[in-house]
Amino acid sequence: MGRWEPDAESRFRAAAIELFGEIGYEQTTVAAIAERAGLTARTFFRYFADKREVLFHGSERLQQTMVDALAQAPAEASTVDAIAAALTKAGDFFDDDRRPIARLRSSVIAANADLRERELIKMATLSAALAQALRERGVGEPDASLAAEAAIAVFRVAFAQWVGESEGRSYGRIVKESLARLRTIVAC
Amino acid sequence: MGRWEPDAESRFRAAAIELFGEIGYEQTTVAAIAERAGLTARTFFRYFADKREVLFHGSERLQQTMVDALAQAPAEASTVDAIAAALTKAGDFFDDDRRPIARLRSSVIAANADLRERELIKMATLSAALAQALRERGVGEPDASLAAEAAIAVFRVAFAQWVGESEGRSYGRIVKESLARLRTIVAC
DNA sequence: CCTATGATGTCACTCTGTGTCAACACTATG
DNA sequence: CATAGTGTTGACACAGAGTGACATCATAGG
Repeated sequence: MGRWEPDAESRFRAAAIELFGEIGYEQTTVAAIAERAGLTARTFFRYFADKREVLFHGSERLQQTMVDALAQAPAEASTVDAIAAALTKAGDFFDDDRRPIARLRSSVIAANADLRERELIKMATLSAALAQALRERGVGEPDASLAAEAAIAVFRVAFAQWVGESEGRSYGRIVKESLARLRTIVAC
Repeated sequence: MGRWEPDAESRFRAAAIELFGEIGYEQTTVAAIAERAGLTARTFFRYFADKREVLFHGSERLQQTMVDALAQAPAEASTVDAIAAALTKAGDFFDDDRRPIARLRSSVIAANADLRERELIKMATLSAALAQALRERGVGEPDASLAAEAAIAVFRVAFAQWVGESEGRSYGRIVKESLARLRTIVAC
């Protein structure tokens, strides 16, 4: 069903990340993003609820992917193993060739308070979804919420390291190592 | 140094919480808040960085109070005891006669995504400050960050319960009980 | 009484975000 | 090939958030 120039949404995203990198998030107007994308500001707001959201495109899909991986883990798998499956599956979103864009995106978010707020609520939403998925596996409270929070903590740490390392370990490897560290820390 | 009608800031806060309760956060304009406070919208933005901030007045003082309590805990006190001191000291902000206003404020925040975002970043900032205070007590990483996150978790749970109970336990009592629960959960 | 100072008001302005309707491209159907 | 239908986009008007610049006013202190 593609009409006109296709991929309006991805053109918006590309134009936005370019401009944010060039002149900063606050200095970039939605009109400027739209102009670079060959569209209008009104159309921008048909694709994104607000200006911040253009930087958080994959979050719903990432969440759904991790929830699915958690649900499809073997019934006899422990809570930690199910969490590990979800964290590993998230690696589908973090190919090594996307690392430069991820790094740029991270630096833009780090530089702006509004964007940090938005990222926090995305993480909180993801945590709540994972906790719900754990409860549906029969994990009780507060274990489910605690495990979900721990999963988010590992995710943040691993993602930050993956973004920070220029040509280092893959996301999958970092997640494995971070999980192992958490296990030794938590082990009584 | 009081001139004009005093307490402009607290009048803004009172007018805002009233209007938010009456017609909702989004339907309330800054101009309406200012009118009820007997001032102008321009002056509102001299007291508050943005419209959301009017609901988060005490956060810096709360944070400073908790950090101070943490720093002043006996040097021989354990990490958990220092955290407990900070959480207990926070009770100075939660007198039982402020409970109705706290409840109204909480319901306003819960009903609006932008306000939930702002609350999340306030909690994250508080967590970072507590972790820093713990490191200054000689607690290493990742213990300091983990303990700070646990403290925030207890704070949120305790505050939510205190707000929810009409004429129930005091904040101090709830914090004590929540901490005891966390201890039994974490105990190996 | 007079003046320095700080708090407030006024005005003009940019930008975000929304509602509404017209114009348009494409698809399907006859 | 014509035409109706569907969904996308543009154009316009608009309300509200937030800011900068400057005027105005109340008061403290001499």
